Amino acid sequence: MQFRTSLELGLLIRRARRARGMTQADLARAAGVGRQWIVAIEAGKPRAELGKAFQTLAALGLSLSIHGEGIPEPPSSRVRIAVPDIEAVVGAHQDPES
Amino acid sequence: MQFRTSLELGLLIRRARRARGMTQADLARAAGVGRQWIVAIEAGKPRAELGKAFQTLAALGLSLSIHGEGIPEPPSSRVRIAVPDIEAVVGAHQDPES
DNA sequence: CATGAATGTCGCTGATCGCATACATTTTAG
DNA sequence: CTAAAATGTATGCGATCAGCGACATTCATG
Repeated sequence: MQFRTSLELGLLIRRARRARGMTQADLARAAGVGRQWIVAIEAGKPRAELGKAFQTLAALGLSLSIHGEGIPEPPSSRVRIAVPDIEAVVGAHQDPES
Repeated sequence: MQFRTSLELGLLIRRARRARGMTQADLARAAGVGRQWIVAIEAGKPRAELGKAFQTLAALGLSLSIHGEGIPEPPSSRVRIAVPDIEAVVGAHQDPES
């Protein structure tokens, strides 16, 4: 699921927390932050600390991925495909006299 | 590409920035932050503001995605598949007398 | 309805932020 | 090698953070 703002991130964290039956206090303890901080991040606070956000995602077992120009692609989309040598194929089917 | 720490995020931002031939000052201007902040985030500063990180990713045209328990999956992996009614199939092939 | 849990808000505090500017160091070109 | 550009670092500043404890409010559940 894609997202681009702290507000969206907050909603996703809340969803994941509830899906695990955790309370804000539970998550706060698991992530090593104050309960108040969880309240803030779930509300989409944009000036929250980046590091604590990572801790929180880790505590929820969530993983982030990023993609775009200049970002390495995952191996699965880099599978090598045998590319036929067009000239050779054409040559093999050509009239020997042409 | 997956990542879980601010350090990794910093390296990815630097890579993307360079892939675009931008200088730290360029990116800072584009993202609406101070150049000093770019220096810090690229170095992996964990206490940086979340919101500015989003601005920076946006300025680079990068997109984030998250996944795990409780996070909605993209439509492509939610394709509906017709599930046969096993009982009906079995019934249709049963000996009428059984 | 009543009670306890979960959640949101407030004020306080020391600590840190991010910006600006200036300077030091490293990298890139010619 | 040298000069310029890019990058990293230091200081000073006002602004904000995050945690804490205490409440206020909302949600569950019997």
